[in-house]
Amino acid sequence: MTHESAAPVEGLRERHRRRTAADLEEAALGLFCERGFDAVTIEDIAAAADVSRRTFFRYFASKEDVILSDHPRRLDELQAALDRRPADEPALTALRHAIMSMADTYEEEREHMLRRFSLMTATPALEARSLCLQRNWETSVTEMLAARMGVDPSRDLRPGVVAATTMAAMRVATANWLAGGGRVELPVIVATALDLLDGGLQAAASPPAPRRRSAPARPAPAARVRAL
Amino acid sequence: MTHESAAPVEGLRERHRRRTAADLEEAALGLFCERGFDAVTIEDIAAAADVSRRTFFRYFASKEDVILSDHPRRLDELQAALDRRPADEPALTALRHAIMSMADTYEEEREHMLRRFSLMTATPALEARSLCLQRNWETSVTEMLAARMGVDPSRDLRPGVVAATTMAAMRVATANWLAGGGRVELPVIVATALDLLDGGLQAAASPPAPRRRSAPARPAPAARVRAL
DNA sequence: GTGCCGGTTTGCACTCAGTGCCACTTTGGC
DNA sequence: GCCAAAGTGGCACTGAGTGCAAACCGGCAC
Repeated sequence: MTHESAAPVEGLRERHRRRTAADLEEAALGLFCERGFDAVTIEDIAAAADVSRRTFFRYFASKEDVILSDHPRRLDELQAALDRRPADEPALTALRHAIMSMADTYEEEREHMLRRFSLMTATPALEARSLCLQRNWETSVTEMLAARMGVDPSRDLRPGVVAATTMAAMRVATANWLAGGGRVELPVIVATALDLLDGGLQAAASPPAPRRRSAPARPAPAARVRAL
Repeated sequence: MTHESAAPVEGLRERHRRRTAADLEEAALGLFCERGFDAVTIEDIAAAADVSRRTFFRYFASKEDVILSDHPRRLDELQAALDRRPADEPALTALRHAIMSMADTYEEEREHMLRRFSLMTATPALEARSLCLQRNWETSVTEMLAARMGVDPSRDLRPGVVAATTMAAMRVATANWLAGGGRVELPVIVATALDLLDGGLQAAASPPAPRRRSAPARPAPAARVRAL
């Protein structure tokens, strides 16, 4: 094919813009990991990307946003994944598939994601902003679920609860992924967490031991992060 | 009784300190509600409480903290409520009771809480900080649940998932409470949300209509916020 | 009452995030 | 080549948050 569909020419201007954004992002991530988020000023980042302080703010609204700039894009992907599911599929199943495809994406970018997550858990400001963005996802997901279920999300608690708890499970799973250094595949952890949720909390929390698939007393060392 | 137990004399100094903190909090809440969080400077708050800007920071670490200063105390109360439950009670039941007693507390402070929540939802900075503090609760609750269940929370996903999803349900419930202007009692909404969660999401999300207690086509107008 | 100790307040100066404004340069279309 | 639009850089400004040192005051011993 001789031409792209949505990018007629992709002029020098646009290319330069992307380049600068990528430079800033890379410079910031490097400096943050090296010295810690709070010990890096925007001046430092701008200098490392050969750009002025003022220009930094033309690309990112805040220091936090350099790390979290992909959130809107990821929400779009999540929505797209949800929209791709057949309309007659149960809402929860569709959501589960969408979440799992997001987990797959994270696993593919493994190293990058692990670096970012570890930065976030170490930096209250980043964590706060990230949680806020995740809550925005929740709102969108709630509306999509409500549409699928044919109910009004402001009257019916169900879409909101399903969205919020599912994403909470995803959050716990990624935290566990990070804590284990990414040695267990994220999709496996996420699937486990979602299973716990779907089975009802009662079943998950009450007995001293769940069903550890008729496990021996000492679980296999390679799978020590998994619960089921 | 002639004397208090933990406050031997409660000197003038201590009283003055409490007074100043309360003044700052009240002044801040008033100004925020009047003009919006972002349009109020710390200078303004300090002036309204007859105190210097510098002194404000001796009482609160940030502008957000004036509104969220009670979070640590509430976590203590939650922990205390959880500790009061019998040790042999299932972890989920104990957590549910603790959460419900927190919901009761919120309902008692109704007006104050509704003002605060509406401020938070209107102010990204406040929402972000609040979510971050709630995530801290999650960590504590996770550890308490893990202790009750006799498992290691870093190896077993269950305590984390139970804690995170339960608190997510609480969050959705309070948002719904606020959206309804507090006309439905918070404990009722929270109980509904927790029921949804305990019953398993599958049961909650799949059928076009749940069990609307063999409801008529048009639900009763007085209870329109409730789902079950 | 006097005087001292230690906690409290305050003003000052400083760093840094974030924003508005304007002049200057570069790019892409003609 | 020329022009409009987009991008960049410098400057100045507000406001959050912190360190420091001087002034202040409640509690206590004498």
